Amino acid sequence: MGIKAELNRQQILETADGLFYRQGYDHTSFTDIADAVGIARGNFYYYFKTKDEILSAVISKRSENARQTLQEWDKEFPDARDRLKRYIQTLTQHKDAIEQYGCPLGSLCTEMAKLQHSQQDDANKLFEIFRNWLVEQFSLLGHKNDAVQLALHLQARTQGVALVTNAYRDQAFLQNEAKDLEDWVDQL
Amino acid sequence: MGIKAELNRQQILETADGLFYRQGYDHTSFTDIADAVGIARGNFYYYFKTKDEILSAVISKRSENARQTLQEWDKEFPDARDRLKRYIQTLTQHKDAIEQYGCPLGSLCTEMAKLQHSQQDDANKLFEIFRNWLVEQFSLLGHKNDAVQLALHLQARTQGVALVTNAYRDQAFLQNEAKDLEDWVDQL
DNA sequence: GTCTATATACGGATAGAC
DNA sequence: GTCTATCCGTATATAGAC
Repeated sequence: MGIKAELNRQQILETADGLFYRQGYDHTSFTDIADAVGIARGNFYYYFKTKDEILSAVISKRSENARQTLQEWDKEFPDARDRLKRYIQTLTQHKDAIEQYGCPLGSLCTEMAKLQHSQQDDANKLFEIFRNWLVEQFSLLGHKNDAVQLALHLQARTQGVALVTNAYRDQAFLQNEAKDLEDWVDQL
Repeated sequence: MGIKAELNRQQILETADGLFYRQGYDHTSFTDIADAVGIARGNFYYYFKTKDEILSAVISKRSENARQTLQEWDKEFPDARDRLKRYIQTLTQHKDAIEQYGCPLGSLCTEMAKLQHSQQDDANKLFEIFRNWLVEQFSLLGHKNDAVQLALHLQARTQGVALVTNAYRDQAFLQNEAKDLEDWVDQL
């Protein structure tokens, strides 16, 4: 594959990723993606043979990004408590997008479940990357026995905040809950 | 409208409601509903002229059901604390459905947001029925100043639990969180 | 690598016989 | 009230010229 093809492939992936997030996977057509990228619909199939293939590539890309982000946090914050706080701050960091479109991970998992899509498990594994990392952090803080429970709890809290913020278009609520969660981490 | 028409209309509504919940609104076709009810696709339009009209009727029906349920809880439980616990027990009550399909309200609001659907506000109002009722209960418990905040908090927690339970197919987590929430209500 | 043209299926929606 | 037949738009996907 040439350098130009690789560039276009990446561009298609990024565009598709954004559209899947904002419009949902099922509701996004090839035409939507092609128009946004600026290539012809027909040329599309040179890069991806099926829509599922694009989804697969998008999920892979998101997984890579997730792993890289978590690795960076590991390097940046020596204290597990600070890492957990950084995780929570993702909410405030993306508050505008969350208000409009919810959480990209959570809404994808929800949609895959409804569609009974074959890549439902792949989407959930993306979710698990964060969960496993959270388990690690809680373990480091001495919560050996209930690390999994705490990780799931935090993940559920953030998902709930994202969903409610999106439904009510209420950023103030997001800010309040983010603060509560940071306090909760402090008091662990 | 005759008695037979009214019966069929109700049957279509209930079937559509269930399919919208399990498959999502956008992903459910007239064919799906017609097949499930057992009537011809063409006959469908005798009852509902557009797909949006079915959605509108489904949301209205869900609203009525919600108001009725909350009214029953008000009668059954004189103590606001018991009412809040009953609300939380909805999670365990519907644990099988939540595991498979998530929360019918939350997932509908999420989908309406992605589709930028004209009835997004109507779906959110359904969400608000519960929020306003929760505000009332927290107010009755003496939390005049932070009743809204507490109501949103509880709603977000339940939504987060439903989403995560659905993604991980983990009923044990749902049970744990439901217990934690009941304890939280006790300690208010 | 990129384009146009097109095959094919399915979606919502309508018309009209019965 | 119920059915069949059909219109029309859009979706995925393919073929093949350039």
